[in-house]
Amino acid sequence: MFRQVDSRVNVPQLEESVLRFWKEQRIFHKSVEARRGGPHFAFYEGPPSANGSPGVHHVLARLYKDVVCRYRTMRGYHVPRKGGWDTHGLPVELEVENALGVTSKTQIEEYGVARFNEQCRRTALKYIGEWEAVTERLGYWLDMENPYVTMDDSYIESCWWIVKQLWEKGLVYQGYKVTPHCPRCGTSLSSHEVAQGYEDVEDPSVYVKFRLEPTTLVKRAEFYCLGGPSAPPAKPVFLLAWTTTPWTLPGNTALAVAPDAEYVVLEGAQDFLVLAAALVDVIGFEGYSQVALVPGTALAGLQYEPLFNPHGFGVQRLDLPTLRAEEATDDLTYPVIAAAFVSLDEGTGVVHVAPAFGEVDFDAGISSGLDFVQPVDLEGKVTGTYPFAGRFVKDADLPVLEDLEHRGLVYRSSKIMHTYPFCWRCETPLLYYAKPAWYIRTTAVKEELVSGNSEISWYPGYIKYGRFGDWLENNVDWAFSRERYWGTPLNVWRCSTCGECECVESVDSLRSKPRVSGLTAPLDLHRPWVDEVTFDCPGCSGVMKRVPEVVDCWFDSGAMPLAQWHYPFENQDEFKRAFPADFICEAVDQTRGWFYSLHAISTLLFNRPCYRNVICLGHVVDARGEKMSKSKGNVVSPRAVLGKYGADALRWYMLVSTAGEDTHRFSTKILEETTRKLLLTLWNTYSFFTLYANIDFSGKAAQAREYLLSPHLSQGSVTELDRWIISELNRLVSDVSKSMDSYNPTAATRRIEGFVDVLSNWYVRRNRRRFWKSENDADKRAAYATLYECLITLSRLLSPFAPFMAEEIYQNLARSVDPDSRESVHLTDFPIADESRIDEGLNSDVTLAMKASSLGRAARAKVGIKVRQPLQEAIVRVETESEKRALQRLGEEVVEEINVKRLVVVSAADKRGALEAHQDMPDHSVANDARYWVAVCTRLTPELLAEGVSRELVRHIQNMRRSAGFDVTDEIVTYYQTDEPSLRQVIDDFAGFIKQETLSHGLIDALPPDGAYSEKHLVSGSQISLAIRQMNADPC
RNA sequence: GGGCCAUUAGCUCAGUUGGUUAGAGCACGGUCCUGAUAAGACCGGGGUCUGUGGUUCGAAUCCACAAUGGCCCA
Repeated sequence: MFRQVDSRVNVPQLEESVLRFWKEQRIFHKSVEARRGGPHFAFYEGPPSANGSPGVHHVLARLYKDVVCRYRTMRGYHVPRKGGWDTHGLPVELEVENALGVTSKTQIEEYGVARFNEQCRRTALKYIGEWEAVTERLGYWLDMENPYVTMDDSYIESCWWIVKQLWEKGLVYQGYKVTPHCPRCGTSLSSHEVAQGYEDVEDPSVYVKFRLEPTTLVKRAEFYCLGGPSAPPAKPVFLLAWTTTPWTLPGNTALAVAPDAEYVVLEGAQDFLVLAAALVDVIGFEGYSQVALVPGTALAGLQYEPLFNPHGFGVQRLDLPTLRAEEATDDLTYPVIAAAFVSLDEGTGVVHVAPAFGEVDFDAGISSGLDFVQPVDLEGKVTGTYPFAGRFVKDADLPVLEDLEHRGLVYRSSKIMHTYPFCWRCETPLLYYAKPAWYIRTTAVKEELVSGNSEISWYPGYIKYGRFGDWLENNVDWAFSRERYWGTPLNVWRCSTCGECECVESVDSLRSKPRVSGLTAPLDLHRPWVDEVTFDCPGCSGVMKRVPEVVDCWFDSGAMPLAQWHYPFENQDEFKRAFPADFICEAVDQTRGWFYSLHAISTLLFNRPCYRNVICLGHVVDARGEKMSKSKGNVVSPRAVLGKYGADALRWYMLVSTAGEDTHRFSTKILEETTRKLLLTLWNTYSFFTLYANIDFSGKAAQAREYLLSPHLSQGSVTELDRWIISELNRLVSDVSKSMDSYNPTAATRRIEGFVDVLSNWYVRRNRRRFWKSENDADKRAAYATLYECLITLSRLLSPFAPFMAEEIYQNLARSVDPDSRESVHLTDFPIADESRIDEGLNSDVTLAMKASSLGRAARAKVGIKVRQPLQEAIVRVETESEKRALQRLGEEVVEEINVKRLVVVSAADKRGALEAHQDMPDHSVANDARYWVAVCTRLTPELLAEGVSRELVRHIQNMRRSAGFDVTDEIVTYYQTDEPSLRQVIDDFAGFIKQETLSHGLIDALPPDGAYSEKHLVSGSQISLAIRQMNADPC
């Protein structure tokens, strides 16, 4: 009939065989194809980068993706799941740099970009085998046979097409981006890398004097006191600014003041000094006295003389934001500007601004139209003809200071300890350096980004107008170029003669350019090959060459809705069918990563969002709440966990233990606990069913089909508990569907766990006898049909969450009996609740019976009377009449559960005397909670005691059967010997009961024969020897 | 420095729109039950619901501030 199910199970081994079944029968493929023609549910796989091992933190997102896609499939949707791999970017380059032992761009170019990129290509998918293995073992159904790969030429070509669209709309431009730059490695660092390299160091702390241009002062009434209404001040007036990086001073093009702050003018013997009033005492000024107090707004708009006029040192002065070179002039002045970023916590309240050397400075340069002066090259060396030209910037600090001191422009100079970033690889101090970069003008569609977001459903909802919404509100243009090697090459060609730029949209278009050369066969769109492609400039006689940058790999991944299909060059229908996505899911760090790049590209191209529902998951940390990292050695290997506990255990644990958006603490201890709670309980219920079904239906397949597959047997059952568990089952189905429709697997799995608990610990516990009794009547058939329906429905309900165990149960229980069953549980439909079978009244009635039983057991426990000892009566007091009727109806369950002869139910409305009279009786024990009371009568009559003894004997014999290793169906003969007449009397009186309960044919007062299993016991204070032997062991 | 999230028993977590005595599982001690269950039931110890203010007849829940931790950005 059914395959025998051991109550102990080797889960990993079981799962391996399920995996083989899926693979051999191509169940995943069938599950997708079977729904072709149904409504389309578009899913986008956010591509992981396979250049590192998958960790258990990667498992979380893959699990959620799988659960939602499996659920939708079973709800009739066609859900293709195309895999994808992210292959470009700095992490891959760094891995190769490490392998080659190189650390700078110069070294890479010496090694050769062609060889370097070849290594990158190989490294990008280094761990793909491991990723595929973990993905498969986890049960994440994903098409990994036809994945999109961001380094494929077809993928790159789609990216090109997108850039071209934006280019045509005028949304691509070249500007400057300030990045942390390592002058030794010749490369920018990501913020993550910068964060690794902060150190405390000693740097100069210098107060520098900037001379205000006298004629601008004359026009301001606030400064008349320094000279007169029409005369310039008698002594030079200086703004005092503070810096720890004197080498940046040649790049100074403005001074910033706080408009709301008060500034003082101090008069000394030789000069006037201006600084924030709040900082005068902090710094200390001997020989100076205050002569005026002016608001910051009075300083804004003044002009001052540069410390170093760039034109005097052979350095260009550019205009912001146009970056056009300015004319050389001897009487150059720079402006004082008002700015919000000026702090009065340190310094002088006057901030030196060098747009070439800081993001804040650069932004101020853009917004205030400052000059841009860059006197330092990418190797960190001072350019031009300064006295300190050619030096590394940090080595220029001292000569710069000496130069200024010589000119009387330093008020004070000392040293300070502060935190400064260094390159994590080579410990070179980082420079914040404005570099040319290509931008996408996302700010042009900011309103569309925001309004598009309003159409997206976020799970959890607070991300929508929180982290993501804020990010959109504060949108800045996307600096999407990188001065690197391994990435999608930026498809812009520039004329080396006239500087005209052209964006190329495709390979064909490139091929058709006038006098194109350098195209290789086979084609490789990566550097350096693509760099060699040149063609004639359409505007002049020059040659068009590709610009050196590659594209930010976030652009790659954000392009996947199009590029995974090589749209628009191929697969137009596939693209349209899967756009926009119904569902995506990644961890919360993607709000500014993939979630944004998808949204930005889609909005720029189509002015609409490209995903409708997005689950945003929390991170996985270790059991102590610390981030998993290789250096801490606390990274959990998914393969180890999967091998030891199995995929269902890992899946269930991750789903049930923590809500998706919360930080997941990973603890194998809790994982084990969770496994026991759900999977083992379910397994034992399943094992119980097969045990008895095999006894009853052995060799009777037709009968099994008739009994198990006839819904009317469970529907028409007169047994309250059958109706109840079916009612609970349908309510469960309804609740789980609702949770899954709102993308909440945690709520769904917690709900299932609750059901499995009551199924096992109330339904099966209360109905055991119906399965093992010998009569083959309607009552037994209803019990089988009911439990069978529960298990089959559970297997379908569980299949998105615990797909392996669901498959095992389904294969064994459904496939073996039901000729109409599907080949796999994953090809079935998700259960739909039959609302007509939900009886909420019955549900709460049974809950009440459980409550009464629980209180009854508590009342017994108070006086230490074993449940095995029958008692005369229990009195339950409930609140309402309907509760009273409910308990009267379900009284039999309570009576058996707490082992009393009679149950009396009273309600609050009944004459209270009845209860209180009992309470006053000394032979009652009472337990209560806020709403209910249960009193049990503790008076033990000789009859009750005798019955208790008989049950004690039964229990001993049952335990012996098990110890002796007998089958539950084995018939036996029982022998006993005792000197106690009262025990003999009980055995005589209850012989029928004892024989029936223990399947004993004989109950013999004699020495057992050789080979019988025997034990001595103390029953009711007296010694008794018991022995049992199997009937069929004796060939009589 | 800014933003978001979290903080409830030793541990992991529930706790709907504010409303009886704040719950569950694990762990611990005790008792019991068992013809599916290495399971289960009952009792017990264990809580200033992170803190401080405020709103309210009433706050774990709403508001403000703070602390700690995590994440994202500067």
